[in-house]
Amino acid sequence: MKEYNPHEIEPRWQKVWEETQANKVNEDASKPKKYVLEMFPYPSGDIHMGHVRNYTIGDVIARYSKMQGFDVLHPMGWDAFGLPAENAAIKHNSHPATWTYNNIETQKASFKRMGFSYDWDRTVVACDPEYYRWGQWIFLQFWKRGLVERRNSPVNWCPNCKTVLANEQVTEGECWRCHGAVEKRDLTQWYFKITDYAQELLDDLDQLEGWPERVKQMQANWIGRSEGAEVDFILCDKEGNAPENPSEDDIITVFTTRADTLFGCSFFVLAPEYEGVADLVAGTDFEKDVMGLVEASAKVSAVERAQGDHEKHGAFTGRYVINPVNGEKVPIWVADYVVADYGTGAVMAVPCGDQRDFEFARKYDLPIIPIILGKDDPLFAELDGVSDRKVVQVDWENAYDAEGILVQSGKYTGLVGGKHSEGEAAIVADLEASGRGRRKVEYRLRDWLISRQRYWGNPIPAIYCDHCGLVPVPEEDLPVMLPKDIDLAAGETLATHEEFSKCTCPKCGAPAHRETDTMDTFTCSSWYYLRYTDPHNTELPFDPEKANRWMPVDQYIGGIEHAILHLLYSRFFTKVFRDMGMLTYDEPFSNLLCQGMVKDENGETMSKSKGNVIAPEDMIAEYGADAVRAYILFMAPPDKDLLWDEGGLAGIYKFMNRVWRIVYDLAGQADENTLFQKDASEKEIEKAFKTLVRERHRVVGKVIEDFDRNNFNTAIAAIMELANAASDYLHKASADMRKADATKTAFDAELATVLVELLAPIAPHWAEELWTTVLGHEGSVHEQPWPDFDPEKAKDDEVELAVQVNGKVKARITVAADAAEEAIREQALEAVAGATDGKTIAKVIVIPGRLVNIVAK
RNA sequence: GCCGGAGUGGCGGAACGGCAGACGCGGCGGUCUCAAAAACCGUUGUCGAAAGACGUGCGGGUUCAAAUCCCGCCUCCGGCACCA
Repeated sequence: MKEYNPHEIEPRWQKVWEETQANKVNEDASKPKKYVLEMFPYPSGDIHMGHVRNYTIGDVIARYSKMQGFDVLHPMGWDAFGLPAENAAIKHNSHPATWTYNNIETQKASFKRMGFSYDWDRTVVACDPEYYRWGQWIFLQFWKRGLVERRNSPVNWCPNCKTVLANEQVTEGECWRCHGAVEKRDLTQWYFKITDYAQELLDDLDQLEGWPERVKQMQANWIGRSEGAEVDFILCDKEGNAPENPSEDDIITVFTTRADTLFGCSFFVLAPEYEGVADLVAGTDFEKDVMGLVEASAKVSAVERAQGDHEKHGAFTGRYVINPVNGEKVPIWVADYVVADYGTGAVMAVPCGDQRDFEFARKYDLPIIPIILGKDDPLFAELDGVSDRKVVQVDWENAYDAEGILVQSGKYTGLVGGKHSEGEAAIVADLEASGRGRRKVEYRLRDWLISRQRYWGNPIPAIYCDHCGLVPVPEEDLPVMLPKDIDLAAGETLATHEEFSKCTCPKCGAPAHRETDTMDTFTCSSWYYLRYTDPHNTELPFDPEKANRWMPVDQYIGGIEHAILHLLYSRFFTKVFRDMGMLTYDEPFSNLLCQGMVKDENGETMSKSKGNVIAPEDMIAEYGADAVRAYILFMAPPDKDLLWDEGGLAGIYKFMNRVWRIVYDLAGQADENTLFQKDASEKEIEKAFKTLVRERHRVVGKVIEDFDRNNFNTAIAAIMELANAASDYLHKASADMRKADATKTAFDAELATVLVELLAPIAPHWAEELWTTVLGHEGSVHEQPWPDFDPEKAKDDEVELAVQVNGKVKARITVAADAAEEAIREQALEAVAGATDGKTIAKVIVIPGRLVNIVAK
């Protein structure tokens, strides 16, 4: 017998697979397709255990699917544009491309050492002009469809990364990449109008049955749909008089979900960034205070805003608006607790029903008028049914924001108030009738800011011409090539790179200059899965026919950190391609698996600074790739965090060795006494054999069930049970004894085959070696059909049942598998006669194959 | 604050409402060995000598039967957050 030596067999088989193009995609239309995809990596150095986990899961699914008879697409590529490459280039005085391509080679070599079954002919590298030209093409199509906008607005600016960021890339006021504090700036930038798809992106979450609930929830929260109404307030002049014939300029509109509380509006608030604040107070006594507040709040960083204690600051403008429901004059304040870019940036304040307004009213001593009360409120008896204003101040601790009864609310008094209440509906209906309000749905989702002031990205294909204005680069001129000669260390940028920025206007031919911003790297990752379906196309980003055959991705695997970012953007791109007629699907990823993190033995995240990183290469060097793969699948369900435990890895390595010896023994090639220990009695041998045959069928069924639900840990546990049954049998029955019995000889061969096939997706090199060298089969194990099983043979002819008395197990009985209920009942009653002595049997519940419960009193 | 998810032996984790703890790690005892490693066998929830009792975060409930379903809490993890 040859010892199991992963270091010898793994490189050997990797070479063979490469030579035989074992992982090439077949494009065999006679088979059902399966697209298995793992999120492509960013090439920052070598791979870590998180990658190993992510890609092992994908590889097992891909290999298993292939054996199940699917035509499998399982590609890999690199998300290769981005800031780390640029930073590394500046640090080492080299070029981002050098760093990027070196890392790609390193990672690719590691992937091959892990035995991942990618078709390398389909590799997509995002910084390759053959790829990014299509990113530019897509940009132009979006532009044609009105989905591209260049506009000025307050944006997130990361001073550290020296670029703007999308909303999705700011977490608690920090940059997603460098974790530095983000600032607000007013800049003109490029946007993709993802908000045009807000409703559909929300609605179609329902289609995604194969997605984790938490990811769908996160996206729904991010989109943040809110139903309410816009209400128009009329602005009084500086003397406080309402205009007789108000024009559009005299209207300030608010968005509210609580129009039912309009009668409790005791002040009105504008965000400091609200356009026109300066005009409101220009030349008045209030100008100084108000503009001071505006300046002060502009200085507050996004981090402070996000993490601060939310102390509210405000200033009165000296101006008033008219409340449309009761004609009341309401003072206008400017306050930093109003979000400028949500709704209209102006809100009606109802301190009795909104905690923020309440706190503000307390601080600045503004009226808190009770207009909605719970029935158990002490004030309710006094105000129930009172429609005119009677009480104008309360001494509550907090606002009342639950459902209640409207009081002091004119004709609406007595109606139920609250979100989506009858009171709200009645008031909005009247506002609509009088033209002072309208139904409105707001979203938290903002348009996607896609321009970046960085070099290492995909150039935005746009030209500025003094005569023609903003002009798209004609499609035939694509790609706009990123210039190679750039001295980043010396501070050169695309904007200062004259050769790049200078051009002629495609419309009029006059001298013009290019846009020098590049696109967010997330634009690259929003469609790479489509390029894989047709990676060498030179006419289009992909052939719709090919994409429609392979799409949607049947199983997508990646980290939870993309729950919003990449997964939302990709859904958006897919919907646009569908509307362009290039895709027939609404959603790109049918099933999503978010793998848990790999942590150290204390549950801490692995990081270089903590010095607790386990390098995949070290583990491969010690135990081989197959053991690492099996270990990572076995130690935890895929969506849970995995705590690294080398003892567990050693255990799996032991298991691989054990099955290795079992297969040798079953193949009749074991050394003397490898497993065999003693001739057991014929009865014992027959029993062990019967059990083993049963296990062979049961376990194959169980592994299929588990693989189909991505329960790799229990699938491996089941294979271990089969190995245990085989081991028990082989200890008892000698090779000679088995050879003398044709049934047993045949079963030995069958079992060896099944064991190797079951483990093939998990330990591909191990399986291939045993398949060819030991079992002597032709071809690759990975080309074999998945083993079959007979559920009938998985059943025992006798079963043990637990016998309970009042739910407590008191005895066990063995009955024939097909025993009649009446017979089981009798046997059970007899078995627990002692425990039921002197009691009345009230009921006997027989659950065939499981237990008997006797209710005795 | 709002929205998700999770709490099971010493540890990782199993359990269509039906024998809690599969499988593995670790521990203990043994076989082999001069010895050790490897390999193999047995054992291992807690208390108890045993019979037995108790056990799935806490408190209730439904059920013949609850880790699982319902109600009310606690703790931890994740997301969002001054979004009107």
